[in-house]
Amino acid sequence: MGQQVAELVFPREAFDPTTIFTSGQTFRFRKDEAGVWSGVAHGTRVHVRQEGSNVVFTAQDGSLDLWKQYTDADRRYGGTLFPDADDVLRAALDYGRGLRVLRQEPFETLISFIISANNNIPRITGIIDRLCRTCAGESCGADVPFPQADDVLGMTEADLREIGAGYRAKYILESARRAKDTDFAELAAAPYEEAHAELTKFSGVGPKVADCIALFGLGKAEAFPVDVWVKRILRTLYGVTGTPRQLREFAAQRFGKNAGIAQQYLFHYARAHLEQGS
DNA sequence: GCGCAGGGGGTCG
DNA sequence: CGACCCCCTGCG
Repeated sequence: MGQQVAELVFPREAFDPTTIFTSGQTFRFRKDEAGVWSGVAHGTRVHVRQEGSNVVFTAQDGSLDLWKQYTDADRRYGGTLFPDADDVLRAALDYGRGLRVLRQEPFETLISFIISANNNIPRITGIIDRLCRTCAGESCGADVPFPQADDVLGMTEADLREIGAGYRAKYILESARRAKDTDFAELAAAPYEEAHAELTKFSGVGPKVADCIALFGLGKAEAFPVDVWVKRILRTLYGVTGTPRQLREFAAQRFGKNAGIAQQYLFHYARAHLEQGS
């Protein structure tokens, strides 16, 4: 890390910050008055701005390879990713143009998605924000990193309830403890099924959250989180129902090795197009 | 305007 | 299968 600014340039249709940062895969990015998105990843300030027909991703520090991995820069999204997409997926891909799946830090993903369970995005965002600020100490500016496991373990269950985590406080502490004995790089290198099984051993991590961590934190593009919106879209637009496990199998058959990326587009599409009750 | 159900990218016991 | 922290929303 040599105090060197890393910059990645995307055509606008390949990187839509609003869609990416409000899709619920990360809860750490904000837009300022000028329309510039910023946040902290890998302990480094990053921001995303439009520049003509391009979108420029800038990180204050870190290698180009790191940020290419973070932004999934080497993957070609769009039609080529799902050559035999059906009409529903095609519509979702078109609607969500510019959506990408970020490869985030495993520990941040773990804690964030434990917090996400049975929760809503505004509250999730608030809890995570307060968690970061509390761990960073009282005197904290804008560039607050996501805490390390030891920082989280410096808090008590009461502290975590104080910042609004509710009954998840205990899960967060137990999982932070377990994270210290986990080699996430090894998990990322393991086959999906194995990684998924290992992730569900964390407190507060069931099958759905494990898939979110696998997809967003371990780079497992085949991980297909089954949540209420995905259930909804599979039922109303594909006529498919069943247990989450059956729905995951359907997704693997239908969408293939990148089912998780399809999930993000379908999720985004469903939230905009499907009624709450449908 | 206020109060109060209802529900939220599920998981645990 | 029911309870669960708590914030936000929608209705009466």
